[in-house]
Amino acid sequence: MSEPRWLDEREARVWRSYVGLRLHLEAELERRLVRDGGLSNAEFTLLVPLSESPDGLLRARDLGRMVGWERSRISHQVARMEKRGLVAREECPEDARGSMVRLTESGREAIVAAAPSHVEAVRSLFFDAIADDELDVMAGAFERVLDRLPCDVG
Amino acid sequence: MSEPRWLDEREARVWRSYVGLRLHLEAELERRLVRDGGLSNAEFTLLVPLSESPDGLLRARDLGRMVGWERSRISHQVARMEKRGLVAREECPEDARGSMVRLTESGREAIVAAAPSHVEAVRSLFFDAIADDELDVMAGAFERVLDRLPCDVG
DNA sequence: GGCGCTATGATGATGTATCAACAACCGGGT
DNA sequence: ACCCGGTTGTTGATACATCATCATAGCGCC
Repeated sequence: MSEPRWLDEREARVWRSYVGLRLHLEAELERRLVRDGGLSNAEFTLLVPLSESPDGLLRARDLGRMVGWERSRISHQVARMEKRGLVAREECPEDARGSMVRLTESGREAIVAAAPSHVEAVRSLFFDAIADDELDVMAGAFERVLDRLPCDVG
Repeated sequence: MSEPRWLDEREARVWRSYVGLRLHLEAELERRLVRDGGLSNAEFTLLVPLSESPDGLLRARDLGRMVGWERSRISHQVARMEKRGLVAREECPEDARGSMVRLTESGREAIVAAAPSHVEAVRSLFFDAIADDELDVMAGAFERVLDRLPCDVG
């Protein structure tokens, strides 16, 4: 491997702040989610598409695609959430390999209770610090990075 | 809790792309780090300040502050890395509570081998997709978010 | 010295993420 | 009917992150 193209000062500044953001913003959002709604970030992530689905019912495969997770991750997380009573697993009628995930009443209550304060946290921690004309710059840049990723899902 | 200030369409676009970035970019960077250098992201994070320190020696407390980690996280991670032979723990001469972390020869070889391809990955996956005039916008925005975080470390 | 208070690390429990291996099933071709 | 490659989901191993708890050590104060 020959000498890499090192980061210059401006790039290093962006990278440092991005890494810090990833570290501290996510940690703080997760803390508030747990504190205000009793849900972890992973639980919240799965409950959102389930709650927006008819009958709160989704096939595990589709749920995985919606949130961009692999099979194993879905399986483990659903197992934990089933133990907590947030979702229930059922057999899939059309495909015997499949597995359906159903939102329980308890799960629906949890997401309804947690969503508002989570949105409020995202707004107050992130968007309240971002100027209007920076929004489109960031969205464009992020999307361009995502599009160039190898095993991209979108 | 009253109705929150929901995200409008532009904000939702930013948030979606940011979450996707965090998910996929970090995963891909980690995969390459493991593949090209045999180091995890957590290991790399600790090895960088150690390798830049005189004698590759740092007190656990200071190492934690440099990377923005809590005591427990440092302790667990150093324990794993000690088992792998990347670092060694020693007693702290000035403060009997303390614990010193020393980079081993094997650890130094690992970081020297891994750093160039990691920088190259960060550049090709992230910075090559970012325009020059977007750098300062992003750094400014990220730093503003970080400064407003409650339990901020910088 | 003795007493609190904080700082520092270690540890175990739990939750989360990834990987490899596995089992069961679908579809198509023969 | 049969095999075969690909899909789907589960499971166990390992690594990582956070929390609560604990033990010890410094530090100031009486």
